[in-house]
Amino acid sequence: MPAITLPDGSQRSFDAPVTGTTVAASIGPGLAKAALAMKLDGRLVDLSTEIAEDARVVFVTRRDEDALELIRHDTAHVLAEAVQELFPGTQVTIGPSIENGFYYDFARNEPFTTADFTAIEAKMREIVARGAPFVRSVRDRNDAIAFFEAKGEGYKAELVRDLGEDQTITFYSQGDWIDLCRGPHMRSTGDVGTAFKLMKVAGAYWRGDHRNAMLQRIYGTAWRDQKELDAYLKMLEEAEKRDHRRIGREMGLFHLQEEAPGSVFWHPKGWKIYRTAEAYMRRRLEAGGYEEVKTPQLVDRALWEASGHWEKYRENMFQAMVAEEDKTLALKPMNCPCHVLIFRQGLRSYRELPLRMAEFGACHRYEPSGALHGIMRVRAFTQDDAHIFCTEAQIADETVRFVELLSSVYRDFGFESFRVKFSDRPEKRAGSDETWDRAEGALKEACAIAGVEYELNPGEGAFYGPKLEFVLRDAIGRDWQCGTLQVDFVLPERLDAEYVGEDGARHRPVMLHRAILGSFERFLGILIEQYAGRFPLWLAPVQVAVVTIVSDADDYAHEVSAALKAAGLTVVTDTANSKINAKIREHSVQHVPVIAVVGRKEAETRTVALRRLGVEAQETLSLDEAVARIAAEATPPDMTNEFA
RNA sequence: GCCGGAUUAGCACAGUGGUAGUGCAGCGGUUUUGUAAACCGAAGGUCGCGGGUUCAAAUCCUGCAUCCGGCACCA
Repeated sequence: MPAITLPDGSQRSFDAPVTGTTVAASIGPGLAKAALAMKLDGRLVDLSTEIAEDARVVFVTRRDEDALELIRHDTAHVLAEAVQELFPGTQVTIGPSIENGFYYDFARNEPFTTADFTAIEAKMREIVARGAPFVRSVRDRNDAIAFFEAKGEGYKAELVRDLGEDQTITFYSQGDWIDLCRGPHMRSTGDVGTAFKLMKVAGAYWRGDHRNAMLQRIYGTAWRDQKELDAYLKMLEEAEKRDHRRIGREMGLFHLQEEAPGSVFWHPKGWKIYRTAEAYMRRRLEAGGYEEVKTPQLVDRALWEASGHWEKYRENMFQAMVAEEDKTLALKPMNCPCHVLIFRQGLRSYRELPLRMAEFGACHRYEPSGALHGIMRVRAFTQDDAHIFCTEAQIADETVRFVELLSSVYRDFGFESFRVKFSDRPEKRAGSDETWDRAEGALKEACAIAGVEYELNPGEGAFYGPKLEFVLRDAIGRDWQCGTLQVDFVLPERLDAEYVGEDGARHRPVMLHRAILGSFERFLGILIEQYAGRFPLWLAPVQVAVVTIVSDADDYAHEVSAALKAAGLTVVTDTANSKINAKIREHSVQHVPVIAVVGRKEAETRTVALRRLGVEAQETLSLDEAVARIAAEATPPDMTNEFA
């Protein structure tokens, strides 16, 4: 008979199989009231689950993080019931819990709008107030299908049909409403509480396949209590203020417009940040043993046919016809084929490997209109691209070197941590299975040596090889691939790259495609959100604002600005006819990291009063000292030792 | 690309069939000011673009474009 081990190590024995509810009650009335579900040998299950064997049991209460998933999943059910009560004829499909909330996909001819939310939320609260218990039941497969078909729930019937023969088909009811569901659930809809909110409606393809019907997805957020919900909503509000599109406009960094969808118009300040980042990367690459090249934008179709892009990637390529010459050129979507062409000039020796060829390569890709997003996903962008031509034996070493360089670069830009995904062979691919086996094996081995921990991303590799993706997160919580490392045995073959080995024979090099920032556009977008526009001094587009208090100080202010500029700093001089308060505010709003205030006093004593962004305190220094100090602080992180 | 929403002055927004408005910014003037918004004034619009309905359209219908949120896509 079951002996139940509790988290504190104590054991309780029962004469017969018991439910979690009974066990909780045997421990105490407080727990009986608080327990929402339990973890049975580590698996989250209903409280009503019968325990027949010895087991470890951990009760989940509202105080546990685990409760969030239960609450979110249950709220999705409550949403579905509410929608079906309010909008008869709507079919239900699936409704999982997700990060920060849940969604439910419905099939209905008329669109839902956010205007419906008030009524739906009110109905949801009503259902929660009813507190109907969640009751689990098991059904026979054919019964379940017949049940859903009779109700006109075709999607649910399809879900049941696709369940494996060996799977138990479980239903959960809440009052009169019943749904196919794996569970687990809490005790009743009353456990959902009131800390939820519907957030948005969106289209979503049935089973995530664009060939299927489009359903209507309602997203919501749900938390353990109102305080958590409020904090989450507040966080979203704050995140909105960091949005790179908003900051880009407010700080005058760049703009986008209809005439060039998906292409960035960089303004002077934005371009300054770009150039600072580019100069930094150029130094890092040079120090890392890379050689920089520049290759053409417009390249003949013949090259893309040879590389495989024409077959696998044409729909994403911009083509340019030349009528007179009867030729088709295409704007390069990637730099790799051009780099192979440079590699192929002359006979290469094994002594040149690994050969690291870098380019700030401007690429054009026709991205689907719905994919465009600010400067994070564009049609014209510049990669900090490089291709490493090496031997198979050098892959591991080069991967380790690359990961070290990437980590160091990310750290310098303020990213202490990042996620790594390993994407293996996609369906649409070039190269034999044996080639892929070797490429994936080599990359995995290199990861092990470099100590890179990754999550598997099956089927998401490039058509020519597996890849590592280095992922950064934006302010709103969206993930973006920035860095990448891709192993490629295919392209050197297709474009016939070779080198002369130690043995005097010709060999095929391996190509590693790699980028650290990914594209300047995307990376700078993330950087803007990371710093919310308040860049560290070395990256700030305007580093110092010299502002006057009275016009008598104008001459001296120009002198101060000249001294700062001579030290390599980017400076604005504000001698406008407005009050010091207004000037401080204006430059603070523009996130200028240092404001140098000069009035009569400073002009007379040849000093400046420095005020740091967001700090009220000021510090008065002699002009020389102020210039030296700010210049030192503005030194890029990779150059600090030279001046130490 | 798909579903839904949006598009009015440089920016943020109001305006549901009858003379296009507010705030901020910009411009002109007054004020010479000590650390996050001084005061006054005059300007500023093809209401995204095209077609339609109507005596009359920012407003209703329709096509297109772009943007926003998801989905799909992201070599």
